[in-house]
Amino acid sequence: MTTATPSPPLADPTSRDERAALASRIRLSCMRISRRVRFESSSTIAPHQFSVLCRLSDQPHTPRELADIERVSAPTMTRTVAGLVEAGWVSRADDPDDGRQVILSLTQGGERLVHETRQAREGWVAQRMEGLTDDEIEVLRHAAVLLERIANE
Amino acid sequence: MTTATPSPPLADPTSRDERAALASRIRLSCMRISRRVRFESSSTIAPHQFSVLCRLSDQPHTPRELADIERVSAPTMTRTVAGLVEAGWVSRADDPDDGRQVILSLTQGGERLVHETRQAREGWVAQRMEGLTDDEIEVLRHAAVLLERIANE
DNA sequence: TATTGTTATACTCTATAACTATA
DNA sequence: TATAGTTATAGAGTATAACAATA
Repeated sequence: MTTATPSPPLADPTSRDERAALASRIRLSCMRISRRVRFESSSTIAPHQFSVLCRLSDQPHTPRELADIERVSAPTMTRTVAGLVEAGWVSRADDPDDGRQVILSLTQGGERLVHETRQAREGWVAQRMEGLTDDEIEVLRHAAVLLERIANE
Repeated sequence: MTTATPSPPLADPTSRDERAALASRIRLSCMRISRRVRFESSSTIAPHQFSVLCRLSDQPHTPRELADIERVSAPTMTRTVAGLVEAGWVSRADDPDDGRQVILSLTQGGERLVHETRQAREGWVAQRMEGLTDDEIEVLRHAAVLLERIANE
């Protein structure tokens, strides 16, 4: 596309290879941070269970909705939800308008668990950011916008 | 620690809360990017299998070493390795010095799979970086160093 | 006796198929 | 007839316990 650009840029324009190398570094860092946060921010709860609790912390959902969101089958979600209810983190309520449906919400204990787990995870990153200078924090502040764009695009 | 600092800084010094909020954004972005890369960079292979292939792409290992590295039990690694051997991605060789041990290496097909999967994953990120300006790339270049520090600390 | 690797067995998460109740 | 949810059943990944071969 830019092949026909008349004046060649003077300051190093990031080449295709350089961008690819940078993409590789960004990906590796993100995956490693993600992995370490999951493994090292304790929380005894299983990943698929916690993921459901996070969805319910936004708003109540039916099992069908959760199954679609989490990309699992309905029977799998039935089982997952049963475990969360038994553990006291999720409560069930009949839908007043549709007798087939069930409405799932977080209990107080469930909300507390989500809050505490999120705090622990943020703490893991925050702790490793403590050694950074204000300039470096500024770099991360700008980078956060870009990472969010990449994550959500 | 810095409570006794005599002259209050004029330009915004990142407060504790601001750093915590930034840590939260960084964590969320990294976990979402990691998740999407795993889900959307196809590769039919299961995560635990691919993880083992990556270890073997660095150097050969015994099942015992792989079990320790991957934090799974020896029988689980026996099963995982059996699947990888059956799929033609890993080959077994007797250790000449210790009759109890087995040395596992990648086959050519295994190396190809690792290479292709890594390329697909990098491509996912690279594609979403295409819209960035050179200035934004520069921000990410600086941020990559910091993310790597956080990931490996 | 300790270590490597495997086999035996059981539990959990996952899926598809079949069933019940409601719309 | 279609949809929400559950139950029945099976396959894959995981673990612990028990075993064989080697150090």
